[in-house]
Amino acid sequence: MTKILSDALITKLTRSNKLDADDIEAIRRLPMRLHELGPKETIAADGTRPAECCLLGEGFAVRSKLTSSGERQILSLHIPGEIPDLQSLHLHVMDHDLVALTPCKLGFISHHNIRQLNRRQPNLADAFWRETLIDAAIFREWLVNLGRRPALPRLAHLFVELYRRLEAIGRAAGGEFELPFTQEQLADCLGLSTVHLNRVLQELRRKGAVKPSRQFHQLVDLEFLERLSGFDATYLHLDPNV
Amino acid sequence: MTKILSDALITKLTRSNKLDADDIEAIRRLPMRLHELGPKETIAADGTRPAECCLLGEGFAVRSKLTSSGERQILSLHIPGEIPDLQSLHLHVMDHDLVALTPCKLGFISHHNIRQLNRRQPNLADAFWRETLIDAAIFREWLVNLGRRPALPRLAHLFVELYRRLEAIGRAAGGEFELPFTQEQLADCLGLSTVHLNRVLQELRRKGAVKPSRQFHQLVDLEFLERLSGFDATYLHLDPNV
DNA sequence: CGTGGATTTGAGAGAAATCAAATCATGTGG
DNA sequence: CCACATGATTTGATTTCTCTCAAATCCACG
Repeated sequence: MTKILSDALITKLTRSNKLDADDIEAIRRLPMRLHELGPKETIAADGTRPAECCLLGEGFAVRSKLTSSGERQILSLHIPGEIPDLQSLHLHVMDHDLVALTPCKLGFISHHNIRQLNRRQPNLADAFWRETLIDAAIFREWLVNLGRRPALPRLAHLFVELYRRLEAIGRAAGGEFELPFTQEQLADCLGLSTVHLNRVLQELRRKGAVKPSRQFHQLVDLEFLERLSGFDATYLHLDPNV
Repeated sequence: MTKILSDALITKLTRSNKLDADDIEAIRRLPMRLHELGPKETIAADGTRPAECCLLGEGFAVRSKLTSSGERQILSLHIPGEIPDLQSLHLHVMDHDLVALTPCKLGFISHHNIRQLNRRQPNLADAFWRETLIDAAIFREWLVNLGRRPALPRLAHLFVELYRRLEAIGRAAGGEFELPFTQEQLADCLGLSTVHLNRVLQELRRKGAVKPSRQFHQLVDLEFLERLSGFDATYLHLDPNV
């Protein structure tokens, strides 16, 4: 039942970490509480103290934060195989929201069990640690994106990042990938208004960098977008040696 | 000789982690190569593969990244007791620069020794992991700052954050703290132009939120700045229980 | 003193936000 | 199968914020 979950995790972890058979076996034995959530449902709320982490097996999730004036900033996008609130293992109070974007299959794993696993298999603990560090590396690149790139390359950069990450877990190829976001959500990722995001998106379409395709799928001219945004994939640390 | 370094680390770690006597003793015994660097000198360069981490014992450092068009975004500010490149333990290639901002006393600690320490004292490993997670929590708040706050509250937020962090290690009190940044560097933290930063800073002064004081020291009206920026300190996770 | 970096000022251009309305989908119930 | 409601996208007009460029001033330091 939870095979779909552990498989997603293993796919993700083995892509950017060196794991041995023991580690993988230990993951398979990790107890998980399977749970399904629909779009906009909150997985873990700002200010709460979760006792579990949440493995995303299927679907998309986002982490976001509200300003005191009620505006939303999306902090990160999460794809299958990730544990978006792994930080709650050591940061006990949530400092942001974790929300399902699409219908999600989730596996809740108790902090206790993860801690135990980490003590028994330090190699796996290092892999989890590394995952949280890659998470942070992506935050850094997003800081550059928000701070120093104009709207057009900013959006281009986001598209390329998402493509490369999905590609790494075998969910994107040939410049095509799933993009189940409304324009409002994209705007919230990029610190832009919806109206402006819409115009920028149109400009990418006009330039042929983004082609119309079936709903919530994006077909993009990767090379063009990479050039436009100055994309350098180092920060994704997809290679265990990087 | 390296006492100043380990002391700084212990002050910082014990502020937001629960360490026992063993852990502290182990830190004191950690071999460090003492090194001093001047302003603008690079500690660890983008694209390189460091074999050591760098403990900041005295001074200020920043992490930053250049866009393809040559603009700089500062990603984080670092104060004594922090290990700004701790991520290099598991992310082998630097995806940004680490640079001294003021004259710095640094302690270089080999990855090998840290790994060994982590295996022997899992409690300490967790503390280090937690430090990198707090680092990431600050990135998240900066994303909100860059994406959703106008220039005035954005600068206000930065001032409050820096104050609160310095206060936590006993280096700020009474609304006064060390601020050894040029306006250009502040602008690079906030994704603003120098000219605009200057005008915004003047506005804070006009409002009485920032008072003129001796060079590179800032005297601020904390309550005013917190209200202006909607500051909520949760994300700093200064309390080990948070 | 003079020099170079940092800060400040002014003027003008450009990017993005806001406001308001129209259009387009999509899904529902009659 | 159509009328309608709802949410998403698009368009237009205008305002606001921030950047750029260029020059002036300030200041620390040799």
